Amino acid sequence: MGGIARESPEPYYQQLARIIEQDIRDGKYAVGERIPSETELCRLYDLSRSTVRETLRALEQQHLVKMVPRRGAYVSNPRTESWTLQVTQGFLETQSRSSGRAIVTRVLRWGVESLPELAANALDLPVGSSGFHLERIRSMDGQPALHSINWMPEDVGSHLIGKRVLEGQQSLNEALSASGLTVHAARREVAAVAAPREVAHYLDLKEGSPLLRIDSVSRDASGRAFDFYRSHVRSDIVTISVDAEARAVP
Amino acid sequence: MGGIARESPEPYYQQLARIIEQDIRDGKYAVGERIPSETELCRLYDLSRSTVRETLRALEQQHLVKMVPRRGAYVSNPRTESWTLQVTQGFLETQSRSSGRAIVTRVLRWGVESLPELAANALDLPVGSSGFHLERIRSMDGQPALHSINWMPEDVGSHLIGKRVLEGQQSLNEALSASGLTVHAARREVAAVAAPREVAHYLDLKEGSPLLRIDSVSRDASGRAFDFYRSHVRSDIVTISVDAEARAVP
DNA sequence: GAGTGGTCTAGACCACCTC
DNA sequence: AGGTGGTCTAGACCACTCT
Repeated sequence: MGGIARESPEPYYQQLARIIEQDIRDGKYAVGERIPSETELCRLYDLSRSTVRETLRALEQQHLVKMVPRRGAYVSNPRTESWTLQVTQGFLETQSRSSGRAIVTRVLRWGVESLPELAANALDLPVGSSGFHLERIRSMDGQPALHSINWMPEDVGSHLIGKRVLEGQQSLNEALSASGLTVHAARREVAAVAAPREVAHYLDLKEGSPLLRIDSVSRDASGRAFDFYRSHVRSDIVTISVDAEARAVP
Repeated sequence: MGGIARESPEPYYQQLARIIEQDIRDGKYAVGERIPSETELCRLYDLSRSTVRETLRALEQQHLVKMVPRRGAYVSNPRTESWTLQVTQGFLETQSRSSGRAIVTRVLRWGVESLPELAANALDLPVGSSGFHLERIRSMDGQPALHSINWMPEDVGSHLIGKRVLEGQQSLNEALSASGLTVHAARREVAAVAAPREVAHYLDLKEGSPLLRIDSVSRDASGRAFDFYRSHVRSDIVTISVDAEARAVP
């Protein structure tokens, strides 16, 4: 049984979260079953209760377990592993840190070329304008889960050249934020479609399989559309969720 | 200066959260300004650091402050940090007013019966509990576009009896609001699925056609889940969009 | 009554940031 | 160098749940 690596730089509570996450995936704890109590985990891994609670907080935030007051922490449905549609962030930014699954981004193509009509319209540019495109595939645990093409006005795209995002090592959102472009408003449309041939090929699917298609336009504070993408997602691999919350107004 | 009421049953960390929240509202700390450090708050209110951190966690979860590693907690800027998701109003209810299209709701079934496991789990009720269900089809311009089943705790459903919603003449959201139940938080999961037979039948589709499946849990201010639904949508007929906007708050 | 999580204390060491 | 939050320990008391 893997214990806590005391000499590792990784915080204990994260190590424990990984361990429990793996146990859940391995079916050591069934869905709906209670995982060991906080005190039990303290004993098992020789950790203090604060640390264990930090772990449980993290697991709950990932929707992997659900804490029930005075009864324990229960395993949620593991398929509910989700990429949250973070509204303030990009739609599909990697949640690689929180979920223990390996997420790999592969860049297929990027560069400047004439924008397809769909993209030009979304970006409020004249049809026929040229722009920057970035085509990527994201895989989870080696399975291709998502294909996307972003289109940007040429000047926006030029900020990306030389950045790690073009090697799949950085999120587009991070790269654009570094250039001062933050999302102020966004509109996303979601549809279920039969997989188009080329996308089916990339996602390792039969043509015609159901896919989630997400079209997104992001605007900055001045209202300028600076990023449009069309993304096809295998929702059998990735759960797409939208969390909404009313908030207290200061 | 209001301190911590030691004899109050209200947890200290909540009391402190209220105090800081009030200070922010009163403008004691400006937007973007740093609030006192954790150790400073410990001194000011004579609390231990764990308690103060619990407070800050709560405030961050309400998006009132933003914690920056090793720099402090900053009052959130409502312009950039707070977003209104139109999804709070119900994914599927806004369309009627905006588009001039004729929307007809047909109620197939409603009543009290044992909840399916999926619904019981979503509503945080024991498996096997009974609950209220409401199955509906919505058509646009005569074309069936959406099939949904809502499940609610029995006491919530009982508020609906005699209401026009059960004749398809009122939105569920309206009916529940009238009973004082408003959506405070919601989580929705979106997937593309092949149409199940029964749904395909209702939506006038071939079995296996791509459909959008939306699962939704709504919670009130106390965090209680009061409505769960699973909905299948013909996204070729209905556009499903998520709009996010920075709130313009002076 | 035993077990659980909720809350709380009073310390500690560290990496990192700002000065 | 001093301050900050990140992490961690080793306890404690309580209200509630389960049996």
